[in-house]
Amino acid sequence: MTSSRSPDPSPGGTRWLDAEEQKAWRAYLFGSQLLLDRLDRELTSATGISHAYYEILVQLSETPGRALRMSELADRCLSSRSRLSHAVSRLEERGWVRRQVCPEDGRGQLAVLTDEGFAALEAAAHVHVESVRTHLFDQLSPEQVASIRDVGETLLRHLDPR
Amino acid sequence: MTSSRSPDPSPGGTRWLDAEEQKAWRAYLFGSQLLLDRLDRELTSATGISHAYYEILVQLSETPGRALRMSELADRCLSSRSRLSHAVSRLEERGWVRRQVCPEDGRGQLAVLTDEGFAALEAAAHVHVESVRTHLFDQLSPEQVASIRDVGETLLRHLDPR
DNA sequence: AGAGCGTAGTTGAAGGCTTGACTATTCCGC
DNA sequence: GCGGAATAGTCAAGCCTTCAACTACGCTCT
Repeated sequence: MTSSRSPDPSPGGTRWLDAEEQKAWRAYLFGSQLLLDRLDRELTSATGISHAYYEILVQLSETPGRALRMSELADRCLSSRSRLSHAVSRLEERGWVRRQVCPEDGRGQLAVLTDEGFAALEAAAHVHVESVRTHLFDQLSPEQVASIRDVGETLLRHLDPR
Repeated sequence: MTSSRSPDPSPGGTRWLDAEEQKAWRAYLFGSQLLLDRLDRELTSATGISHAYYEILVQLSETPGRALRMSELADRCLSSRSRLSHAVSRLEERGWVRRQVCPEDGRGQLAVLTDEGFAALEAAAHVHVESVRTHLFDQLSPEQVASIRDVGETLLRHLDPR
């Protein structure tokens, strides 16, 4: 019910979506859900690493020293502190990440990527990148690629103005 | 690690993303995650209905008779059968949906939207549509709206060719 | 009619995520 | 330095999702 009623003229009333807006919204919503779902499934079934965990490993691997404060890591992964804390515990059990007290701030913890973690990431990256190419870039024209970037950046500025 | 190495020339090797592709992919990924997250939070905190439940109610409300077979409903909501079955049970507890044996096929069940369910949906729709407008349509130009529809439909054709 | 197979849907256990409370540490103004 | 506010991170309870049985029904071939 992003509804089929006519636009509400009264100020303060809900600004309903017209038929074209609804089609755009539905296509965007279902398209991205389906894509994200598919990528997550392919990665998980091939490597045992969910996309959320993959993202954590990626962020660590791209940082000099392969270490980040827990909250910095949470921010970069669009994750809550609590969720990240749980996830790092599980990655620790697998031997891919190690916790370490932060030298500069005794309150803080560093999550450090281990060599095993880096190796696991490297293996997973092949699978994941291939999926992204198959299901996204192979489907889109250069103009479409430019526009998803443009829209993505627009939404980021609005929703996550660092 | 959608990585910074150079494109792999060997056939059969992973077709890595170049820098531009990575930026597009990251922007798309983070932008849609942030948007979907935000919409879900606003809807849930204002109405107690998660976006997943909202989708179920919408699909039922848009069907003549406000009733659908469980598997048809699952497909339309991009949900697994099991997940939908659990969700419908919870919606039943709230009195918003009712199960009914399917007349034509004794194996089947119909999920039927109750009047209370329809009323709850109507209330939630105001909140949700306002969020979608604020965080999506108010941010995008008409060209950008056209392109999210175009990309969405392209991905749908590839990932969900009914 | 009945055996066998496929389809529809449910269930329960296991594990992940969210919320909110809690501990520990640091920062800041006096 | 010292007391209070702020920050970092963890933990427990409850809900949601997934996976793998499992039940029930219908269809077809004999």
